[in-house]
Amino acid sequence: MEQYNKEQKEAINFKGKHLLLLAGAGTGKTKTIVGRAAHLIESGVLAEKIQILTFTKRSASEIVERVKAVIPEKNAQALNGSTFHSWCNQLITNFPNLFGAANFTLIDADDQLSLMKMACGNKNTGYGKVRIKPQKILDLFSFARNTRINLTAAIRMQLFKGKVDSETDEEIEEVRPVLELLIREYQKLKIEQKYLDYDDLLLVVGNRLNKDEEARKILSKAYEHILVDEMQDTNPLQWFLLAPFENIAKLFCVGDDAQSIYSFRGADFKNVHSFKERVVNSEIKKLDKNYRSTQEILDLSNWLLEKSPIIYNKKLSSHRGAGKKPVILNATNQFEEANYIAEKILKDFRDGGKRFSDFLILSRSQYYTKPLQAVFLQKKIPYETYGGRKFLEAAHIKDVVAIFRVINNPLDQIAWMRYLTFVHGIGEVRASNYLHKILSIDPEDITGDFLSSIIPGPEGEKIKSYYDAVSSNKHNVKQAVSKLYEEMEFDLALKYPKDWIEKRKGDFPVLEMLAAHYSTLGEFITEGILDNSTGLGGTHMLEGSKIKTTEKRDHVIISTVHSAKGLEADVCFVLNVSPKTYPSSYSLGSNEEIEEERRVLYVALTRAKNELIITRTTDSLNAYHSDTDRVDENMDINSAYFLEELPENLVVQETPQGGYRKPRDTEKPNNIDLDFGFDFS
DNA sequence: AGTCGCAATATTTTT
DNA sequence: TATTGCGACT
Repeated sequence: MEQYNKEQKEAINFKGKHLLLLAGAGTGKTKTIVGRAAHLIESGVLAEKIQILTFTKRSASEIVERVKAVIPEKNAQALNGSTFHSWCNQLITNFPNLFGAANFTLIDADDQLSLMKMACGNKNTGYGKVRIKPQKILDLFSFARNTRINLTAAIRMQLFKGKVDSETDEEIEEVRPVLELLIREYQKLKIEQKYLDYDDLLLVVGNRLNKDEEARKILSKAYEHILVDEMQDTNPLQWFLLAPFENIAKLFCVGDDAQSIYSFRGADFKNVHSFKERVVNSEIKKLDKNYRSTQEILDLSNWLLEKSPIIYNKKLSSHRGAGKKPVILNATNQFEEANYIAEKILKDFRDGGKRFSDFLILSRSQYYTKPLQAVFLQKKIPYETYGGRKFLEAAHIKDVVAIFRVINNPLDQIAWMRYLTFVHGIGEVRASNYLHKILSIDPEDITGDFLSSIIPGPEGEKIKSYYDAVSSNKHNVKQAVSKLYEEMEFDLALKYPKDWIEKRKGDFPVLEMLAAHYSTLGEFITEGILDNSTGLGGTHMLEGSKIKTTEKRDHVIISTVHSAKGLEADVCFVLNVSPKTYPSSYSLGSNEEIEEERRVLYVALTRAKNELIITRTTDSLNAYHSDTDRVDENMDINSAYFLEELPENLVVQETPQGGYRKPRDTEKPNNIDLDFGFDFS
């Protein structure tokens, strides 16, 4: 049975309408949400009328599992926990007549980019006039929709650093019409091919609920309580979605302004401060006893926050008392850093009685963990990465899924192109010719035979065999995967000669396993895109959703800070806390950006329970960075470095001893004239 | 003309 | 690691 303190109990038993619970790091935030859900169910609320909204599927399922562990499982069976996006997707599917988008195909970031490239490539959109990359246009458009601002304002924010002057206004007016055309084209392509992107999920539901009384009535019967985790990272679009529920359900929101790290997605932690004005009939409560970390770790975290110009009014004090001082490891390069970490883990594992799962390694970026992963592989330390490429985003998986997609939605041109060009001998040009023919007939008449009739030779036969493998097993998704894989295996191996056996082949049994949990092709495709799990490093598992782990192998977790929300570990390494990384040199535009970087570091530091080891390198891959992106040339990067004025008594400094050192050349190129020993005289 | 294979290159953060 | 560009091959 879980034990709760007084503040936690008050929140759990809250009797008013809406509540915002401000809960600092390690104060039992998740535990309290679990307690709240369990309390509601025990006091008679039907589990299916409670919706838990979280940031990742992982935390959603963790909460649901924990609730089930606390109360009799049958009462909690129908409890639903999901991300905002996945929830909207469920609503769209479950209420097809309400939202009118039930049979659309959800597209991922790659597909969005392909589509935007198509939009830019299409004639008379005037793309040539703006030298803005398609990805940048997508980011801008998404930012605008997530913050609910207009195009002009979004251009000002994203392309002109928010500057307000007549010169900027003129420049904005120059690009705005072109961007408008391109975005309209992008939207048109989406509708034509029945696609929804991530933002559409929220908008389709939000728009309908906000303007349709009838829709609100229907949903008011479905939900009584909405529990929102990580409230500080919700953006205006998510608020827009929640607003209609203010009158039809009770909101229980939990967050911490000091942990807001998603402003690039439109989140604004100040929303947390204005909660009471915004939501009528609401109250605010606080949790501030930290149960996670020792005081030394909190002292450092508190210090970091106090150095901020923003007042967070937060000083965590440890319920557990004193422990070890945080360590700063000064390594010269990334390999030394990686080796130090590997050796420490192995030593603690052998002599200290620790398990691998007692370690958590946090990085500002995915990219930076590559050398570490190499060292772990070499030293045979089992690990998993959080925050990498999604399983279903891997190229070889997308190849296979493309056939599912066209059968599920024959208008899906991106999938058709991938499908057709997968076959050896068919390139982009021939594929788009075939596609033209395919789209010109009634979707009902598309069959394997039709495909082989328009595509001559063995290529056509191959295309047909793939098509038939899936279409003849439409109602047995698992069977469809295994039949299709049988047909494709040879060509897949051919396409990925370098890493087929070692890396890719093993993904297909996993895909099959995953498929077994879905009864329709559409569900299979969509859920896969919504599920943010990685397939790197061995134990494949799609957490959160349907697939349970095959076997829970003890492993170290390597995560980006952004994906580490809610995680904690006995020993925590924070990688490369060097200038140009904390804050990131990409974020030197404004004070707001720098302060967000500070919060990123704060989130990282507060994950540690007993040991916090901060590493930094004097010479890392990130240490040299082109100055071209820098906005303010005069800004001295070191002046912004968060650990610059770190009081000595808060940490212990260390350097790796007798450790591995990668053979090194001189630090910088010397402009040596190459000498081939040839006399040209 | 269309497709393939090699080499170079550049990587914040996520649903 | 995935994408892009270029030269070569059918």
